[in-house]
This record gives sequence, C-alpha cells and structure tokens, in this order.
Amino acid sequence: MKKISISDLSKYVGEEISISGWVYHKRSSGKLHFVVLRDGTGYLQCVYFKNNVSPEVFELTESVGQESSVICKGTVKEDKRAPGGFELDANDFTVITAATDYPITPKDHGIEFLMDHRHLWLRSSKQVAILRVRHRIIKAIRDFFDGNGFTLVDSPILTPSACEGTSTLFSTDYFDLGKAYLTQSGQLYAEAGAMALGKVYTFGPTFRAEKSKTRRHLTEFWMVEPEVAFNDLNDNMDLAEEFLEYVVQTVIREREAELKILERDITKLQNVKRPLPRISYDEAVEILRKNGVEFEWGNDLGGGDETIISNQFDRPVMVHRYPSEVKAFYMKRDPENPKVALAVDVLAPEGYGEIIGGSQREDSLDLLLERIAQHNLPLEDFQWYLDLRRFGSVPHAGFGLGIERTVGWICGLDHVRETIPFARMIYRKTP
RNA sequence: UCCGCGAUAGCUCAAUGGUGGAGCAUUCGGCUGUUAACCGAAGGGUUGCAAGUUCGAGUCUUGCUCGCGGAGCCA
Repeated sequence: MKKISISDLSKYVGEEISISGWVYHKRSSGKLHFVVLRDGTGYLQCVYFKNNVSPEVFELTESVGQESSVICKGTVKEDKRAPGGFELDANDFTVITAATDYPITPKDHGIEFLMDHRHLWLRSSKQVAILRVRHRIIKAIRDFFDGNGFTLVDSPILTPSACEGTSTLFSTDYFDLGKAYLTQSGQLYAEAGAMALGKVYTFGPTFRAEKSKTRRHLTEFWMVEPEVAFNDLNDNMDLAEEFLEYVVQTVIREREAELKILERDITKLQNVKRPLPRISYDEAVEILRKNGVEFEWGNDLGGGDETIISNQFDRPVMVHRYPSEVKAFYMKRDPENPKVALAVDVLAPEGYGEIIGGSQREDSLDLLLERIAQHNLPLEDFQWYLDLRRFGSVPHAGFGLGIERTVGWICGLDHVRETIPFARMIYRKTP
C-alpha cells in the first residue's frame, strides 16, 4: 500500500493508500465517523462506516483525541461533500501516539493563551499558511539577489558597539574584552563586503532592546540588507522597487492557496509593480498639512503620519531626502541641500508602515569623522569602518527590509507576532 | 518609560453590593453524510495576589503581579 501526502491526493483517486498525520477535527453521526487528518501538506476527511470496519477500529475513531498521531488507510474518493473535494473511504485506523485534552480547541481563544501555546498554535491552519508564505518570501528575496549578481556576506551578531549610536542594545559580558552587544544591523559590515565584492547582501536576525510595544515591533527580528558599490540614491530606489515587485509578485503567484486561507484581498498586492511613486520628505510634509496634521519640518514621520501618506497611493511609496538630523550618522547629505540626507524609506500601503529604510552612504572620511564626533560615538570602534573611506572610497548605497513587517503586510495580519514562529517581545520570551 | 483597558470553570465570556451562570472542551447516552455537526445528561470554581470599607464584596477603595491596545523609538 502506498504511503502518500495529502497534497498528492488527487493523483490517487480510486487507489488504496495510507496517510500518516494528526487528528485535526472529528465529527460523528451514529454509524458514521468523520476524522479530519492533517499532515502538514493539507487536510483530509476520512470517512468510517460502522459496517465497513472492525468494531475496534470504529470505537477508536470515536474516542481518539484531537492531535493524536495516527495512520489512516483507505480508498481515495472524489466527493463534493468533502472539504477540498476529496476524501478517504477509510477501512483502517492506527494510533501512533494518543493525545488527550489538547488545549487549543476549534473555538475562539485569546491572544495571551495562544501565545503561551505558540508551539502548538503553529499547527493551526492559519499559522501553517503564514509560515509557508514567510518561507516563500525569504526564498524570493534570496532568489532575487542571487540571480542579480549579489553575494551573501554574513555579518556578526556579537558586535563591539552600536552601529548607529541611537538604539538601545542588548549587552552581554565578553570574556576579558568588556561588553559585547547584539547587532541592530549588519549594514556597516555589508559596506565592507560591498568594497570587496561589489554587490552583497546580509540576511540575519537583529535585536533592539527598546521597550517598543506596538503591533509593528519585536525585540528580535530578521532583516535583509543589500549594499552596492557605485550606487547612488536613485540607483538604490531603482533596486528597491524592482526587488519589492519581484518578491510580492512571486509570492502572490506561488502562495495563492495560503493567502486565500488567510482571507487576504490580493488585488491590492497585484498593484505592486514598477514604477513605485517617489516623493520627497518636503512633499510628504505638504500631504500631511493638507490632511490637517500640524507637522513641523524636521521631525521624523510617526506611524499615523505614515498611514496618511501611504493612503494617497495604491502601492508602496518611497519617501526620500529626510532631514539629516533625524537620520543615522553614516547617511550622505544631499550636496544640493545639506539639511537633508540622501535617505529613502518605503512605506507599505494599508497602514503597514515602513518596511524598507535605506540611503546613499557618506563616502568622505572627513565628514564621517565630524559626524562620529557629533554623535559622541567611540571613535576607536569605528576605525575599521573609516578604513573603507581611507582606501579607495566610492559612492555606495543600500537598504534594509524588515522580514516580519513584510510578512505581516503580504498576509494582511494585524500584528507582527504571528509572522515569526516564536516571537520575542518586551513582555514575552517563551516558549 | 508614559497613557488607556483588562484578569471569573481547561478555553471564550455573563452575573443591579445580596444563593457565581452559559457555550465550547471533557465523560456518558442518541443519531448512516457531518462541515467549529446536532440532541439529551453529568462532572468541573481559593472570581490574579494582598489588605481595606461593609451585616454582606466577583462587584467599591488602595497597593502589587501579569497581560492587552496605543505613544515614543525603529525595520
């Protein structure tokens, strides 16, 4: 008898097969028992008629607990009444390991309870769909860069000091060398990589110890950061929009079934095509003022401000040339207006906010030295970074894309905690 | 860190300062096509912790703990 996966079911209509999985739901109607099996690839209704199986098997299919691991055998049938259109006319049922009192029942649960049982919640159909979309997004990201001449350069997670000097970082003792900090960005190391290999990207976890408590923040999240030698701000925006179009179009094509389970309206995602609108910070401020926001030039955009701006467009919008005061020390100033930095943020539609932040980098040694002093950063820790300017400095640019915010946007979720298998938040480090 | 809200059965929630309930889950019984099946019955409680007001507190007051939503910061 052939052992198959539920996803391959349609190829075996009329054949006798065996499927291993877990009991997802069950229902009964007198001499008829329905066991819904899940195996990670899909769901299958197995139908047990009292007259077709032994009394022992019939009793087992009634008493077996939710999430028991089992093997069902029978004949694959096409049936309109079955969810998914196929079912198993079953004749045998083996319990591998019995489960009783599975805590997540097919009813409503609160978020605290579900997060406490995250290791089990992952088995639910929506969570499975989200993880499959997340995986496809990550694969699309890697495919895009790998197919466009980029080299993956891993950056360290333990670092000697803050990359940008602004965020609060997690720290740990590092033998006799004092404190080490968990990285908040691989960017400075990506710049070193770009000077060696031209086009590079880093992809890894990043950490922020800020006590952020919103639907858009985790203390541990994943970020992909491309960095390209000889690119300026415009090249950087060209790259960002081509990249976003590729990722979104690939995912809505390859994960249509999962997005349907998540009830995602993909018509809004279909709009993610080049060219994406590009507006300056000055124009963004004008939009805010036209919408009744009292906004002072020089401030950073808040979450509500971003939503107002992105609501003006039917696809992600790039906002460039922010006041240099609110941006990191390594961003290059606009030679035509030194008050603004050659930075760009990409704001996702539907209130999902900033998914990309990037810039052209400062390539002048003297200006960087000035900024490091202004920001009171430890010069010693940045000597290696300054060497990149001492030895053949060139214009270069890059950006970072937050994986969880991107997953949340594409899946249409209202909180990033569901976009990563085990979220780390200010008040949660378990399971 | 600040502002707001909350904590009652395994879960989701009710309960005017006066005998703590329902649905689901669990156990038992019924049903030959169920779709979070349905129908009948049973078991299940230190009302987050500590103190106070009161004849009497799940309910009012204070403190604490934990969580949720938002702000700031950021991806």
